[in-house]
Amino acid sequence: MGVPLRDLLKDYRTVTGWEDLRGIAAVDAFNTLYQFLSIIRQPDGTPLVDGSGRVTSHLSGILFRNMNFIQKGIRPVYVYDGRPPEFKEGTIEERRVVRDTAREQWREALERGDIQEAAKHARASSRIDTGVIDTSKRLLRLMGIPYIEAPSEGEAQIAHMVMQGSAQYAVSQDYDTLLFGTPVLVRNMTISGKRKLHGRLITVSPEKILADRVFSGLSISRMDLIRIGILVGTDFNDGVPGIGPKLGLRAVREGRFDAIVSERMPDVDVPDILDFFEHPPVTDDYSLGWEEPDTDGIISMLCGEYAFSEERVRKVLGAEVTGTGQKTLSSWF
DNA sequence: CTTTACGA
DNA sequence: TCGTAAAGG
Repeated sequence: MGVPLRDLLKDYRTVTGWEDLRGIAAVDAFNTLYQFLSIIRQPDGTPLVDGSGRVTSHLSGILFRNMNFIQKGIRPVYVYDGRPPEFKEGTIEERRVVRDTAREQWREALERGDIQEAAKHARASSRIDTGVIDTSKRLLRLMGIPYIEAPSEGEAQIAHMVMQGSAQYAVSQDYDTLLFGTPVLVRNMTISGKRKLHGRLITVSPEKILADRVFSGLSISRMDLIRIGILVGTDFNDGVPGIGPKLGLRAVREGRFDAIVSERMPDVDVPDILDFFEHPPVTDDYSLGWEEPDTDGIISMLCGEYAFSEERVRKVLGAEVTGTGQKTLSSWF
């Protein structure tokens, strides 16, 4: 989900080449995992699974994407969500119901033989459980890629790391990191550059959003963007019906935020949410280090436990080690 | 999503 | 070589 500010920010996206993305990337782990789990599926919605039925879609995504990142000189650090704030409980429960419903609709569509409908519901039924979290961390560790646990929202921690200069940019498909204060957000960090949209195959490239350009272009402050987010809806509150990005921007510019909040959002703890976006729980208690991928360990895990093809795994790992030096991980040190 | 296979 | 379809687990 994420805060629906796409229409407001669409003029501030700039296509970026991979060369500009060299450096440390603070990646929203949950956002990435959800993407992999929902998209890496067969036409009828069945995810990749091993012989025991354990889902492996996320492992495939992590392996191939990160080997590509490494090759391009990108050093990713994955940031996992910690404990969500109290006021997120409603959203969490809402999403659980949506997932469970989708799972049932997936089954029903399959019985009808409606493949397209089945795939749609399958995607919506995706859930990041502890198995997904644990196996993703294990694979990242074997790949020599660091990950950290955020005290609360991963997106807040990512924004903090970019603000501190510990990372060059935030990676997420959602815009929430901008509310949390990241100076730079990069979306569409995808290698293949292709995506199905309305049945058509379109080209997608990494796009960069610079917070300062957004603020100066719209003549608003970061706090104003947070206020607009609250009016249109965030992970922590429902938006006001009838107020989208356009009206939200106008309302905040005209100083009507407080009035709308008191009139239309009587049950929302707006001061706490504002404060959470402005001063979220974050930590500086981490250290980042990248190491050479443990080829044997990765093969042992993916091929030995999760039925990956050893030929494919060796190939993607070998391409990295075989380089002439410039593209290898060791060239970072 | 990313890789791989395959026909133009 | 390129573009599209299918596979991967």
